[in-house]
Amino acid sequence: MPTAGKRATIVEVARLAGVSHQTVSRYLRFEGGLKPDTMERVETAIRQLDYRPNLVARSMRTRRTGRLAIVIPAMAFSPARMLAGASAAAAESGYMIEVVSVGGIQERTERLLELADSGQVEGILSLAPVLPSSERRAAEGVAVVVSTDFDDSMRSIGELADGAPVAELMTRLAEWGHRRFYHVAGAPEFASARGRRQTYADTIERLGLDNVGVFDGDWSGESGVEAIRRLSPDNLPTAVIAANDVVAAGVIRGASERGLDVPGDLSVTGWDNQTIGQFIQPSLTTVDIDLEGLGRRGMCRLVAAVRGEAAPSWAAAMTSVIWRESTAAP
Amino acid sequence: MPTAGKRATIVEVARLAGVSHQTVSRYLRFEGGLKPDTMERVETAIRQLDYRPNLVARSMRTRRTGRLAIVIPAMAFSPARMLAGASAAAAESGYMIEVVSVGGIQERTERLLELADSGQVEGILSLAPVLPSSERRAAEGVAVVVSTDFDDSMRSIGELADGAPVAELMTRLAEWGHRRFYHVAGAPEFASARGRRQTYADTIERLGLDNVGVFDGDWSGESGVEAIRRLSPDNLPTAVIAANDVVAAGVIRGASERGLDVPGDLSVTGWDNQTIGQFIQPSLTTVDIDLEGLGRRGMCRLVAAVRGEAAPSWAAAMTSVIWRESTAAP
DNA sequence: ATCAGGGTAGTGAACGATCACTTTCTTGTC
DNA sequence: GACAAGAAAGTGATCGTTCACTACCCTGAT
Repeated sequence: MPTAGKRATIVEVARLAGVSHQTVSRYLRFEGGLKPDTMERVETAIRQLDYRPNLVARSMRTRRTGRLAIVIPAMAFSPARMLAGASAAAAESGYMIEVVSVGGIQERTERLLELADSGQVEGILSLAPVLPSSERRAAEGVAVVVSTDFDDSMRSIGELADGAPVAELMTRLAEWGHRRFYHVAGAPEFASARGRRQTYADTIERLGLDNVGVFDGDWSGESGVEAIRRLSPDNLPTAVIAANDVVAAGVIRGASERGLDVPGDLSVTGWDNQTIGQFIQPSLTTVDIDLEGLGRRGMCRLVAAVRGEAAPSWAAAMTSVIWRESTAAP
Repeated sequence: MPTAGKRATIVEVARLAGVSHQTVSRYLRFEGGLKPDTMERVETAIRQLDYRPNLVARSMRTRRTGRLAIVIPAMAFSPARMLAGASAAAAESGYMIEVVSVGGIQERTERLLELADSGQVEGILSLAPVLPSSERRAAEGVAVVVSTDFDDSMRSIGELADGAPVAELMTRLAEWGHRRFYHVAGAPEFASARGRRQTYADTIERLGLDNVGVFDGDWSGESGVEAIRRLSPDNLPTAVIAANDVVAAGVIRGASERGLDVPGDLSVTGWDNQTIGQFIQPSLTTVDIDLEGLGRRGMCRLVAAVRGEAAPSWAAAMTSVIWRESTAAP
């Protein structure tokens, strides 16, 4: 039985099977062209010694590590689910994942470059914005895919930056009779926040609605409360598009501070479809994002890049609006 | 200047510096005992060639990979923040982190064993429960630390399993005059859920309170709603200890379905201090957990285990109760 | 001048796999 | 039976480090 202390090597397997180490290597890499008889002998030897290839040695020779890295932002909540998707996709493609979580964009970019240089990974998927300078390195053999945002040179557009659901929300609300809109934006360094803000402005224009204003928020609940406090009483909106669910909750709280009923006086929409939003009162109209799917997409893009294949394309939408109690006709 | 195509090796550095490769190796490993003159020559050569040690080759020889793995549950929300803490701690100790995210406990355990066997990592930190059978492998050279839960043989007690704040919540509520308590528990495979439940029962006993019942929930908001629906009208509690914030939100919704006011008729407490809980109405009394700190602790335990040092111990509490609007005197 | 002994540096062999060749075995055809 | 050609298996080098020795160099005491 397997000696617990030390792993068997390919040579020992070969000796036991009465073949050369190269034959075992061939067997391991499914090269085919082995006689059934030999194959079986190797197989038994492997099982008998509980042999597993030493991946370090293998990757030393092949110069491929079979490992990718994911860079996630330190605080946002989305990454957990995106990570899950990305991680699963990587595993399916036979890669291991390394996760690096870093706070500031500056630090993050540095860490990313360091990682790219280390030769430890074949590709890097960043779920958080990085400085455009990092692209320089992409040529040097390590693929880099930045997923959540588009980098400032507009090379690739991240799916999260898609503000389209804002238009969907506003269109429906306008159909219900809403005319006076207000937007509480997220932190502007996020392309997703910029995208939503842009779509908001475009939709106001396109549908000929009244823009009560855009509040420069920072994704926080406080910014939602504050946004409502700031409103002058003679210029109140009937609908608020909040940057995310937490902000929306802040908006609702701010509204009740001022004696405004949601959705009676004010319709409020969030973004992210946080679990809890379904249970609070009023339950939150929100935009559901397929975060696992996004993570998976990003990872598939990366794997394709690493393997030099064409980037896959998807048709399916990754977002859908969920209508709940926080929105109604004005 | 560095040829972008290929990394320089230690031998090339040695040639350029006019020394042997071994001398360069010594320099790299801070062995000391080099003449200042030699040292400088090596240094310049390294800089000139933009040399970096090939970590794969190194770990092949040393048989140490400098890498740890973290296993996280597929869905829970806590891991993101715990991961951040753990990841930072690992980086500080000079380790890289591999993340594996798996759903079921069965699959997770399998994946963990596979990982332990692969020789790719020196240690594994699991932030999710695994089957006790995985312990078998710990002896084989790969350290395994399970953090969120304690394993069923009670070897190590995870910090999240600490139900003490339940006692704190109940004691205060009792001081305010609450007598009739109700508990909506989390999924029983989590030691944290079992811990809270146990502490609930103990505290009922200790303070001589009325236990209206314990509802077998599953961490979901629905289970909170359902828990309240199930209550018979002539046996209503005045305080509900919910397993987490989402459950608490469900409980509040269920209460309002039955015309019960929170906190007027019913005090409700959550757990996790989700950001949004501060803004919903009523804002949620909850237990704040230092998840980053927990992740960090787990990782430090793992690093200590890998290095064969004694496990570090901490004194500081990792949880604190935050009192908000959802609780009041009955 | 010799020798001991510490401080420096060099040499060649691992580590465990794959790669590029070479060799041996089969098979089919004339 | 001889031969060619393809299939199957073997041989030795190689990837870039570190490890375990060995060799050299200097200094100071005998």
